[in-house]
Amino acid sequence: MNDKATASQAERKRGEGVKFVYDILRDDILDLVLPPGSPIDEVQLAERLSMSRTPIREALVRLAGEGLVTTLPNRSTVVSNIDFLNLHTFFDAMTLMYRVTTRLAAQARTAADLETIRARQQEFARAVETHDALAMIAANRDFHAAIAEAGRNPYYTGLFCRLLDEGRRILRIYYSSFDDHLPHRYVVEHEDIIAAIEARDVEAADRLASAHADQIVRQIQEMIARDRRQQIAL
Amino acid sequence: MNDKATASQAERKRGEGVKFVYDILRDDILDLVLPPGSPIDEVQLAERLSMSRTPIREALVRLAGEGLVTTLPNRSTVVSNIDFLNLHTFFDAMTLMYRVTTRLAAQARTAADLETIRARQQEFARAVETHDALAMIAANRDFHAAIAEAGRNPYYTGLFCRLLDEGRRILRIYYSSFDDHLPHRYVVEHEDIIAAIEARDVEAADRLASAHADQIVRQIQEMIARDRRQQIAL
DNA sequence: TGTATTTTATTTGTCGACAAGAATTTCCGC
DNA sequence: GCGGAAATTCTTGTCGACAAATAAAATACA
Repeated sequence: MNDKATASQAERKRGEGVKFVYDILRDDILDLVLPPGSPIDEVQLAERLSMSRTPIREALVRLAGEGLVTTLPNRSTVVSNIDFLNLHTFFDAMTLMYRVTTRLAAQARTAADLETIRARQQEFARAVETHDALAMIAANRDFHAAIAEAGRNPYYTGLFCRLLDEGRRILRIYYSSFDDHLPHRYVVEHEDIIAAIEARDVEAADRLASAHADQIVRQIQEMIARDRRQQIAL
Repeated sequence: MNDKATASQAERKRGEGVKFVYDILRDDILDLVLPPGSPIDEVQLAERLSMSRTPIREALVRLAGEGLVTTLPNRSTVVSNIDFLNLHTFFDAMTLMYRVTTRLAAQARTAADLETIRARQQEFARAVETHDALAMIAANRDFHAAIAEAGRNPYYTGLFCRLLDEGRRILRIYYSSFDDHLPHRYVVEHEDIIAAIEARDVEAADRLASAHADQIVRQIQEMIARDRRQQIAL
Protein backbone atom coordinates (compact mmCIF):
# COMPACT_ATOMS: atom_id res chain seq x y z
CA MET A 1 0.00 0.00 0.00
CA ASN A 2 2.52 2.55 1.11
CA ASP A 3 5.98 2.77 -0.43
CA LYS A 4 7.64 3.70 2.80
CA ALA A 5 6.47 0.41 4.22
CA THR A 6 8.60 -1.82 2.06
CA ALA A 7 11.50 0.60 1.94
CA SER A 8 13.19 0.80 5.33
CA GLN A 9 11.88 -2.39 6.79
CA ALA A 10 15.09 -3.89 8.04
CA GLU A 11 17.15 -1.19 9.79
CA ARG A 12 14.99 0.53 12.34
CA LYS A 13 16.23 1.91 15.61
CA ARG A 14 14.79 0.69 18.84
CA GLY A 15 11.98 2.87 20.16
CA GLU A 16 10.76 4.36 16.93
CA GLY A 17 8.82 1.34 15.80
CA VAL A 18 5.51 2.71 17.07
CA LYS A 19 6.02 6.10 15.45
CA PHE A 20 6.94 4.35 12.23
CA VAL A 21 3.72 2.41 11.88
CA TYR A 22 1.72 5.33 13.33
CA ASP A 23 2.94 7.67 10.59
CA ILE A 24 2.23 5.15 7.85
CA LEU A 25 -1.27 4.39 9.06
CA ARG A 26 -2.04 8.05 9.65
CA ASP A 27 -0.96 9.03 6.16
CA ASP A 28 -2.87 6.18 4.59
CA ILE A 29 -6.00 7.12 6.52
CA LEU A 30 -5.83 10.84 5.73
CA ASP A 31 -5.05 10.17 2.06
CA LEU A 32 -7.95 7.73 1.91
CA VAL A 33 -5.61 4.95 0.86
CA LEU A 34 -7.45 3.32 3.71
CA PRO A 35 -11.00 4.55 3.18
CA PRO A 36 -13.42 4.97 6.10
CA GLY A 37 -14.68 1.61 7.31
CA SER A 38 -11.60 -0.33 6.21
CA PRO A 39 -10.73 -3.02 8.72
CA ILE A 40 -7.15 -2.98 9.92
CA ASP A 41 -5.63 -6.41 10.26
CA GLU A 42 -2.93 -6.40 12.89
CA VAL A 43 -1.32 -9.64 11.77
CA GLN A 44 -1.21 -8.63 8.14
CA LEU A 45 0.29 -5.27 9.03
CA ALA A 46 2.82 -6.94 11.29
CA GLU A 47 3.93 -9.20 8.46
CA ARG A 48 4.11 -6.39 5.93
CA LEU A 49 6.20 -4.18 8.17
CA SER A 50 8.08 -7.21 9.49
CA MET A 51 7.54 -6.38 13.13
CA SER A 52 5.60 -7.74 16.06
CA ARG A 53 1.96 -6.93 16.77
CA THR A 54 2.80 -5.08 19.98
CA PRO A 55 4.06 -1.81 18.47
CA ILE A 56 1.25 -1.94 15.93
CA ARG A 57 -1.35 -2.19 18.64
CA GLU A 58 0.18 0.76 20.48
CA ALA A 59 0.02 2.82 17.30
CA LEU A 60 -3.63 1.84 16.91
CA VAL A 61 -4.37 2.93 20.47
CA ARG A 62 -2.84 6.28 19.65
CA LEU A 63 -4.85 6.62 16.46
CA ALA A 64 -7.99 5.67 18.36
CA GLY A 65 -7.25 8.47 20.80
CA GLU A 66 -7.25 10.92 17.93
CA GLY A 67 -10.47 9.47 16.59
CA LEU A 68 -8.94 8.26 13.33
CA VAL A 69 -9.73 4.61 14.01
CA THR A 70 -12.46 2.94 16.03
CA THR A 71 -11.78 -0.17 18.08
CA LEU A 72 -14.72 -2.50 18.49
CA PRO A 73 -14.01 -4.55 21.62
CA ASN A 74 -12.89 -8.07 20.79
CA ARG A 75 -13.60 -7.24 17.18
CA SER A 76 -11.52 -5.69 14.43
CA THR A 77 -10.49 -2.05 14.52
CA VAL A 78 -11.67 -0.04 11.53
CA VAL A 79 -10.88 3.35 10.04
CA SER A 80 -13.35 5.83 11.52
CA ASN A 81 -16.25 6.92 9.39
CA ILE A 82 -16.84 10.49 8.37
CA ASP A 83 -20.02 11.67 10.02
CA PHE A 84 -21.74 13.39 7.11
CA LEU A 85 -24.94 13.84 9.06
CA ASN A 86 -23.21 16.11 11.54
CA LEU A 87 -20.86 17.92 9.22
CA HIS A 88 -22.19 21.23 10.46
CA THR A 89 -20.52 20.63 13.83
CA PHE A 90 -17.28 20.19 11.93
CA PHE A 91 -17.79 23.39 9.95
CA ASP A 92 -18.74 25.27 13.09
CA ALA A 93 -15.63 24.21 14.99
CA MET A 94 -13.45 24.77 11.93
CA THR A 95 -14.66 28.32 11.45
CA LEU A 96 -14.17 29.16 15.10
CA MET A 97 -10.64 27.77 15.14
CA TYR A 98 -9.73 29.60 11.95
CA ARG A 99 -10.78 32.82 13.62
CA VAL A 100 -9.23 32.21 17.02
CA THR A 101 -5.86 31.02 15.79
CA THR A 102 -5.53 33.85 13.27
CA ARG A 103 -6.48 36.41 15.93
CA LEU A 104 -3.87 35.06 18.31
CA ALA A 105 -1.26 34.98 15.57
CA ALA A 106 -1.87 38.67 14.90
CA GLN A 107 -1.28 39.31 18.59
CA ALA A 108 1.71 37.13 19.31
CA ARG A 109 3.57 36.55 16.02
CA THR A 110 7.33 37.04 15.91
CA ALA A 111 9.42 37.80 12.86
CA ALA A 112 10.42 34.16 12.67
CA ASP A 113 6.78 33.09 12.71
CA LEU A 114 6.04 35.37 9.78
CA GLU A 115 8.90 33.85 7.85
CA THR A 116 7.58 30.33 8.39
CA ILE A 117 4.06 31.35 7.43
CA ARG A 118 5.34 32.98 4.23
CA ALA A 119 7.26 29.85 3.33
CA ARG A 120 4.13 27.75 3.72
CA GLN A 121 2.16 30.23 1.65
CA GLN A 122 4.72 29.94 -1.13
CA GLU A 123 4.32 26.19 -1.17
CA PHE A 124 0.59 26.65 -1.28
CA ALA A 125 0.80 29.10 -4.20
CA ARG A 126 3.03 26.71 -6.11
CA ALA A 127 0.55 23.88 -5.62
CA VAL A 128 -2.26 26.07 -6.93
CA GLU A 129 -0.16 27.10 -9.94
CA THR A 130 0.63 23.54 -10.87
CA HIS A 131 -3.00 22.51 -10.38
CA ASP A 132 -1.95 19.86 -7.90
CA ALA A 133 -5.07 19.52 -5.77
CA LEU A 134 -3.61 17.00 -3.36
CA ALA A 135 -0.51 19.06 -2.73
CA MET A 136 -2.71 22.11 -2.27
CA ILE A 137 -4.71 20.41 0.45
CA ALA A 138 -1.57 19.49 2.33
CA ALA A 139 0.00 22.92 1.86
CA ASN A 140 -3.17 24.64 3.02
CA ARG A 141 -3.09 22.55 6.16
CA ASP A 142 0.53 23.43 6.85
CA PHE A 143 -0.11 27.11 6.19
CA HIS A 144 -2.88 27.38 8.76
CA ALA A 145 -1.04 25.13 11.19
CA ALA A 146 1.89 27.55 11.01
CA ILE A 147 -0.44 30.44 11.81
CA ALA A 148 -1.84 28.51 14.75
CA GLU A 149 1.69 27.84 15.99
CA ALA A 150 2.38 31.56 15.92
CA GLY A 151 -0.63 32.04 18.21
CA ARG A 152 1.13 29.85 20.78
CA ASN A 153 -1.86 28.20 22.37
CA PRO A 154 -1.33 24.44 22.34
CA TYR A 155 -4.97 23.74 23.17
CA TYR A 156 -6.11 25.59 20.06
CA THR A 157 -3.43 24.19 17.81
CA GLY A 158 -4.26 20.70 19.00
CA LEU A 159 -7.93 20.90 18.12
CA PHE A 160 -7.26 22.88 14.96
CA CYS A 161 -4.79 20.37 13.55
CA ARG A 162 -7.24 17.61 14.25
CA LEU A 163 -9.90 19.51 12.36
CA LEU A 164 -7.54 20.26 9.49
CA ASP A 165 -6.71 16.58 9.22
CA GLU A 166 -10.35 15.62 9.18
CA GLY A 167 -10.87 18.26 6.50
CA ARG A 168 -8.07 16.69 4.49
CA ARG A 169 -10.01 13.46 4.46
CA ILE A 170 -13.22 15.13 3.41
CA LEU A 171 -11.55 17.10 0.63
CA ARG A 172 -9.85 14.00 -0.74
CA ILE A 173 -13.22 12.46 -1.29
CA TYR A 174 -14.40 15.25 -3.54
CA TYR A 175 -11.24 16.24 -5.30
CA SER A 176 -11.60 13.37 -7.69
CA SER A 177 -14.75 14.94 -9.06
CA PHE A 178 -13.28 18.41 -8.77
CA ASP A 179 -11.52 19.30 -12.01
CA ASP A 180 -8.25 20.45 -10.47
CA HIS A 181 -8.92 24.00 -11.59
CA LEU A 182 -8.14 25.59 -8.27
CA PRO A 183 -9.37 29.06 -7.48
CA HIS A 184 -6.65 31.65 -7.35
CA ARG A 185 -8.88 33.44 -4.86
CA TYR A 186 -7.52 31.42 -1.94
CA VAL A 187 -3.98 32.58 -2.61
CA VAL A 188 -5.12 36.20 -2.44
CA GLU A 189 -7.08 35.58 0.74
CA HIS A 190 -4.02 34.00 2.32
CA GLU A 191 -1.95 37.02 1.38
CA ASP A 192 -4.48 39.31 3.01
CA ILE A 193 -4.41 37.23 6.18
CA ILE A 194 -0.61 37.39 6.26
CA ALA A 195 -0.74 41.16 5.85
CA ALA A 196 -3.15 41.48 8.78
CA ILE A 197 -0.97 39.26 10.95
CA GLU A 198 2.11 41.24 10.04
CA ALA A 199 0.34 44.54 10.84
CA ARG A 200 -0.84 43.01 14.14
CA ASP A 201 -4.34 44.05 13.15
CA VAL A 202 -6.34 41.62 15.26
CA GLU A 203 -9.79 42.68 14.08
CA ALA A 204 -8.84 42.51 10.42
CA ALA A 205 -7.27 39.10 10.97
CA ASP A 206 -10.45 37.86 12.59
CA ARG A 207 -12.63 39.25 9.79
CA LEU A 208 -10.46 37.79 7.05
CA ALA A 209 -10.14 34.40 8.71
CA SER A 210 -13.88 34.30 9.18
CA ALA A 211 -14.51 35.11 5.52
CA HIS A 212 -11.87 32.59 4.45
CA ALA A 213 -13.49 29.88 6.54
CA ASP A 214 -16.89 30.69 5.09
CA GLN A 215 -15.44 30.39 1.59
CA ILE A 216 -14.04 26.96 2.30
CA VAL A 217 -17.17 25.72 4.02
CA ARG A 218 -19.25 26.94 1.10
CA GLN A 219 -16.96 25.22 -1.37
CA ILE A 220 -17.15 21.90 0.44
CA GLN A 221 -20.91 22.12 0.73
CA GLU A 222 -21.11 22.91 -2.97
CA MET A 223 -18.98 19.90 -3.81
CA ILE A 224 -21.19 17.71 -1.66
CA ALA A 225 -24.32 19.04 -3.35
CA ARG A 226 -22.81 18.50 -6.81
CA ASP A 227 -21.85 14.98 -5.84
CA ARG A 228 -25.41 14.32 -4.67
CA ARG A 229 -26.85 15.48 -7.97
CA GLN A 230 -24.37 13.34 -9.81
CA GLN A 231 -25.30 10.29 -7.80
CA ILE A 232 -28.98 10.86 -8.48
CA ALA A 233 -28.26 11.27 -12.18
CA LEU A 234 -26.54 7.88 -12.31
CA MET B 1 -2.31 3.83 46.26
CA ASN B 2 -5.80 3.45 44.93
CA ASP B 3 -8.37 1.27 46.69
CA LYS B 4 -9.93 0.08 43.50
CA ALA B 5 -6.59 -1.39 42.58
CA THR B 6 -6.51 -4.05 45.26
CA ALA B 7 -10.25 -4.63 45.12
CA SER B 8 -11.26 -6.40 41.94
CA GLN B 9 -7.88 -7.70 40.97
CA ALA B 10 -8.76 -11.30 40.28
CA GLU B 11 -11.98 -11.44 38.23
CA ARG B 12 -11.64 -9.15 35.27
CA LYS B 13 -13.21 -9.76 31.92
CA ARG B 14 -11.11 -10.01 28.85
CA GLY B 15 -10.78 -6.76 26.97
CA GLU B 16 -11.34 -4.34 29.80
CA GLY B 17 -7.88 -4.64 31.28
CA VAL B 18 -6.64 -1.52 29.52
CA LYS B 19 -9.64 0.56 30.54
CA PHE B 20 -9.20 -0.68 34.09
CA VAL B 21 -5.66 0.57 34.49
CA TYR B 22 -6.42 3.66 32.39
CA ASP B 23 -9.20 4.73 34.76
CA ILE B 24 -7.07 4.14 37.84
CA LEU B 25 -4.10 6.08 36.50
CA ARG B 26 -6.30 8.87 35.20
CA ASP B 27 -8.04 9.33 38.54
CA ASP B 28 -4.77 9.22 40.43
CA ILE B 29 -3.26 11.81 38.12
CA LEU B 30 -6.23 14.19 38.23
CA ASP B 31 -6.55 13.85 42.01
CA LEU B 32 -2.82 14.49 42.34
CA VAL B 33 -2.37 11.16 44.08
CA LEU B 34 0.30 10.97 41.43
CA PRO B 35 1.68 14.53 41.44
CA PRO B 36 3.20 16.05 38.31
CA GLY B 37 6.64 14.65 37.64
CA SER B 38 5.98 11.30 39.32
CA PRO B 39 7.64 8.47 37.42
CA ILE B 40 5.34 5.60 36.51
CA ASP B 41 6.96 2.23 36.93
CA GLU B 42 5.39 -0.26 34.54
CA VAL B 43 6.66 -3.34 36.33
CA GLN B 44 5.54 -2.14 39.74
CA LEU B 45 2.09 -1.28 38.37
CA ALA B 46 1.88 -4.64 36.67
CA GLU B 47 2.61 -6.41 39.92
CA ARG B 48 0.18 -4.29 41.93
CA LEU B 49 -2.67 -4.85 39.50
CA SER B 50 -1.53 -8.43 38.90
CA MET B 51 -1.50 -8.14 35.15
CA SER B 52 1.05 -8.07 32.35
CA ARG B 53 2.89 -4.97 31.21
CA THR B 54 1.21 -4.96 27.81
CA PRO B 55 -2.19 -3.54 28.82
CA ILE B 56 -0.45 -1.08 31.11
CA ARG B 57 1.67 0.22 28.28
CA GLU B 58 -1.39 0.65 26.08
CA ALA B 59 -3.09 2.62 28.82
CA LEU B 60 0.01 4.80 29.09
CA VAL B 61 -0.02 5.43 25.34
CA ARG B 62 -3.61 6.56 25.65
CA LEU B 63 -2.81 8.85 28.56
CA ALA B 64 0.12 10.26 26.62
CA GLY B 65 -2.25 11.06 23.76
CA GLU B 66 -4.33 13.13 26.15
CA GLY B 67 -1.24 14.85 27.46
CA LEU B 68 -1.61 13.53 31.00
CA VAL B 69 1.71 11.67 30.93
CA THR B 70 4.92 12.27 29.03
CA THR B 71 6.96 9.42 27.64
CA LEU B 72 10.68 10.05 27.45
CA PRO B 73 12.00 7.64 24.80
CA ASN B 74 13.82 4.68 26.34
CA ARG B 75 13.40 6.39 29.68
CA SER B 76 10.62 6.33 32.24
CA THR B 77 7.23 7.89 31.58
CA VAL B 78 6.25 10.59 34.05
CA VAL B 79 3.08 12.44 34.96
CA SER B 80 2.95 15.60 32.86
CA ASN B 81 3.86 18.84 34.51
CA ILE B 82 1.46 21.74 34.80
CA ASP B 83 2.80 24.58 32.70
CA PHE B 84 2.39 27.50 35.08
CA LEU B 85 4.32 29.83 32.81
CA ASN B 86 1.69 29.52 30.11
CA LEU B 87 -1.40 29.34 32.27
CA HIS B 88 -2.90 32.23 30.32
CA THR B 89 -3.28 29.99 27.27
CA PHE B 90 -5.23 27.63 29.49
CA PHE B 91 -7.46 30.40 30.81
CA ASP B 92 -7.99 31.73 27.30
CA ALA B 93 -9.09 28.41 25.89
CA MET B 94 -11.16 27.68 28.98
CA THR B 95 -13.09 30.94 28.70
CA LEU B 96 -13.75 30.44 25.01
CA MET B 97 -15.02 26.90 25.51
CA TYR B 98 -17.25 27.98 28.39
CA ARG B 99 -18.83 30.51 26.07
CA VAL B 100 -19.13 28.35 22.97
CA THR B 101 -20.55 25.29 24.70
CA THR B 102 -23.08 27.31 26.67
CA ARG B 103 -24.15 29.16 23.53
CA LEU B 104 -24.67 25.92 21.66
CA ALA B 105 -26.54 24.41 24.57
CA ALA B 106 -28.96 27.34 24.50
CA GLN B 107 -29.52 26.64 20.83
CA ALA B 108 -29.80 22.88 20.77
CA ARG B 109 -30.85 21.72 24.24
CA THR B 110 -33.70 19.24 24.57
CA ALA B 111 -35.90 18.70 27.59
CA ALA B 112 -33.83 15.66 28.52
CA ASP B 113 -30.64 17.72 28.38
CA LEU B 114 -32.11 20.25 30.78
CA GLU B 115 -33.01 17.49 33.18
CA THR B 116 -29.47 16.13 33.18
CA ILE B 117 -28.01 19.59 33.64
CA ARG B 118 -30.32 20.25 36.57
CA ALA B 119 -29.32 16.99 38.19
CA ARG B 120 -25.65 17.92 37.94
CA GLN B 121 -26.38 21.36 39.36
CA GLN B 122 -28.08 19.76 42.35
CA GLU B 123 -25.01 17.67 43.02
CA PHE B 124 -22.90 20.79 42.75
CA ALA B 125 -25.13 22.70 45.18
CA ARG B 126 -24.95 19.86 47.65
CA ALA B 127 -21.17 19.82 47.49
CA VAL B 128 -21.07 23.56 48.16
CA GLU B 129 -23.47 23.19 51.09
CA THR B 130 -21.42 20.48 52.72
CA HIS B 131 -18.21 22.47 52.12
CA ASP B 132 -16.69 19.55 50.25
CA ALA B 133 -14.22 21.28 47.96
CA LEU B 134 -13.09 18.15 46.17
CA ALA B 135 -16.64 17.02 45.45
CA MET B 136 -17.43 20.53 44.26
CA ILE B 137 -14.62 20.45 41.73
CA ALA B 138 -15.84 17.16 40.32
CA ALA B 139 -19.48 18.27 40.30
CA ASN B 140 -18.59 21.52 38.58
CA ARG B 141 -16.82 19.58 35.89
CA ASP B 142 -19.79 17.29 35.35
CA PHE B 143 -22.18 20.24 35.28
CA HIS B 144 -20.36 22.01 32.48
CA ALA B 145 -19.68 18.77 30.64
CA ALA B 146 -23.43 18.15 30.63
CA ILE B 147 -23.99 21.59 29.14
CA ALA B 148 -21.40 20.87 26.48
CA GLU B 149 -23.11 17.57 25.68
CA ALA B 150 -26.35 19.44 25.15
CA GLY B 151 -24.53 21.57 22.56
CA ARG B 152 -23.85 18.40 20.57
CA ASN B 153 -20.52 19.32 19.07
CA PRO B 154 -18.05 16.52 19.83
CA TYR B 155 -15.07 18.67 18.85
CA TYR B 156 -15.95 21.25 21.46
CA THR B 157 -16.87 18.74 24.15
CA GLY B 158 -13.60 16.93 23.55
CA LEU B 159 -11.41 19.96 24.07
CA PHE B 160 -13.60 21.30 26.86
CA CYS B 161 -13.45 18.10 28.90
CA ARG B 162 -9.72 18.04 28.52
CA LEU B 163 -9.54 21.59 29.81
CA LEU B 164 -11.88 20.83 32.68
CA ASP B 165 -9.70 17.89 33.67
CA GLU B 166 -6.58 20.01 33.60
CA GLY B 167 -8.45 22.58 35.71
CA ARG B 168 -9.26 19.84 38.18
CA ARG B 169 -5.57 19.22 38.62
CA ILE B 170 -4.80 22.89 39.10
CA LEU B 171 -7.59 23.40 41.61
CA ARG B 172 -6.52 20.41 43.64
CA ILE B 173 -3.20 22.03 44.21
CA TYR B 174 -4.70 25.09 45.81
CA TYR B 175 -7.68 23.66 47.63
CA SER B 176 -5.48 22.52 50.46
CA SER B 177 -4.71 26.14 51.28
CA PHE B 178 -8.24 27.21 50.49
CA ASP B 179 -10.35 27.08 53.65
CA ASP B 180 -13.23 25.12 52.16
CA HIS B 181 -15.55 28.08 52.55
CA LEU B 182 -16.97 27.91 49.08
CA PRO B 183 -18.70 30.90 47.56
CA HIS B 184 -22.43 30.48 47.18
CA ARG B 185 -22.07 32.83 44.23
CA TYR B 186 -21.20 30.00 41.85
CA VAL B 187 -24.45 28.22 42.59
CA VAL B 188 -26.40 31.33 41.66
CA GLU B 189 -24.40 31.83 38.50
CA HIS B 190 -25.08 28.26 37.50
CA GLU B 191 -28.80 28.80 38.04
CA ASP B 192 -28.70 31.87 35.81
CA ILE B 193 -26.94 29.91 33.09
CA ILE B 194 -29.54 27.16 33.31
CA ALA B 195 -32.32 29.74 33.00
CA ALA B 196 -30.73 31.21 29.87
CA ILE B 197 -30.32 27.77 28.33
CA GLU B 198 -33.92 26.89 29.14
CA ALA B 199 -35.15 30.16 27.60
CA ARG B 200 -32.96 29.49 24.55
CA ASP B 201 -31.51 32.95 25.04
CA VAL B 202 -28.21 32.50 23.24
CA GLU B 203 -26.82 35.96 23.90
CA ALA B 204 -27.62 35.81 27.61
CA ALA B 205 -26.06 32.35 27.82
CA ASP B 206 -22.90 33.66 26.20
CA ARG B 207 -22.74 36.69 28.49
CA LEU B 208 -23.32 34.63 31.64
CA ALA B 209 -20.83 31.93 30.66
CA SER B 210 -18.25 34.57 29.90
CA ALA B 211 -18.75 36.22 33.30
CA HIS B 212 -18.69 32.83 35.01
CA ALA B 213 -15.43 31.94 33.32
CA ASP B 214 -13.92 35.27 34.32
CA GLN B 215 -14.94 34.62 37.92
CA ILE B 216 -13.24 31.27 37.97
CA VAL B 217 -10.10 32.50 36.25
CA ARG B 218 -9.89 35.36 38.72
CA GLN B 219 -10.31 32.99 41.64
CA ILE B 220 -7.56 30.70 40.46
CA GLN B 221 -5.21 33.59 39.82
CA GLU B 222 -5.98 34.91 43.28
CA MET B 223 -5.20 31.55 44.82
CA ILE B 224 -1.93 31.41 42.96
CA ALA B 225 -1.01 34.91 44.10
CA ARG B 226 -1.90 34.06 47.72
CA ASP B 227 0.20 30.93 47.47
CA ARG B 228 3.12 32.97 46.17
CA ARG B 229 2.92 35.37 49.07
CA GLN B 230 2.72 32.47 51.47
CA GLN B 231 5.79 30.86 49.97
CA ILE B 232 7.73 34.09 50.23
CA ALA B 233 6.65 34.48 53.87
CA LEU B 234 8.00 31.05 54.74
C1' DT C 1 39.88 13.04 47.13
C1' DG C 2 37.90 13.78 42.81
C1' DT C 3 37.19 12.27 38.09
C1' DA C 4 37.06 9.09 34.23
C1' DT C 5 35.92 4.45 32.85
C1' DT C 6 34.33 -0.04 33.09
C1' DT C 7 30.87 -3.15 35.07
C1' DT C 8 26.52 -4.13 36.83
C1' DA C 9 21.71 -3.49 37.27
C1' DT C 10 17.45 -1.68 36.06
C1' DT C 11 13.99 -0.54 32.71
C1' DT C 12 12.17 -0.18 28.29
C1' DG C 13 10.78 -1.83 23.52
C1' DT C 14 9.87 -5.80 21.05
C1' DC C 15 8.90 -10.53 20.24
C1' DG C 16 6.53 -15.17 19.86
C1' DA C 17 3.06 -17.81 22.04
C1' DC C 18 -1.33 -18.93 23.98
C1' DA C 19 -6.15 -18.68 25.27
C1' DA C 20 -10.74 -16.38 25.15
C1' DG C 21 -14.35 -14.49 21.89
C1' DA C 22 -16.25 -13.79 17.62
C1' DA C 23 -17.03 -15.09 12.87
C1' DT C 24 -17.48 -18.74 9.76
C1' DT C 25 -18.26 -23.14 8.20
C1' DT C 26 -19.99 -27.73 8.70
C1' DC C 27 -23.27 -30.84 9.96
C1' DC C 28 -27.78 -32.45 11.22
C1' DG C 29 -32.84 -32.55 11.77
C1' DC C 30 -36.98 -31.18 9.61
C1' DG D 1 -33.77 -27.08 0.55
C1' DC D 2 -33.66 -24.54 4.87
C1' DG D 3 -32.96 -23.22 9.73
C1' DG D 4 -30.41 -24.01 13.70
C1' DA D 5 -26.75 -26.25 16.56
C1' DA D 6 -21.97 -27.82 16.83
C1' DA D 7 -17.39 -27.49 15.42
C1' DT D 8 -13.65 -25.01 13.30
C1' DT D 9 -11.03 -21.12 11.95
C1' DC D 10 -9.56 -16.43 12.84
C1' DT D 11 -8.62 -12.50 15.44
C1' DT D 12 -7.86 -10.26 19.54
C1' DG D 13 -6.18 -9.45 24.36
C1' DT D 14 -2.81 -10.91 27.45
C1' DC D 15 1.31 -13.06 29.01
C1' DG D 16 6.30 -14.19 30.00
C1' DA D 17 10.76 -13.68 28.04
C1' DC D 18 14.65 -11.47 25.86
C1' DA D 19 17.70 -7.84 24.17
C1' DA D 20 18.83 -2.93 23.53
C1' DA D 21 19.32 1.31 26.00
C1' DT D 22 19.97 3.81 29.88
C1' DA D 23 21.05 4.65 34.78
C1' DA D 24 23.70 3.31 38.80
C1' DA D 25 27.58 1.34 40.99
C1' DA D 26 32.15 -0.05 41.26
C1' DT D 27 36.70 0.32 39.99
C1' DA D 28 40.88 2.51 38.26
C1' DC D 29 43.60 6.43 37.88
C1' DA D 30 45.53 11.06 38.57
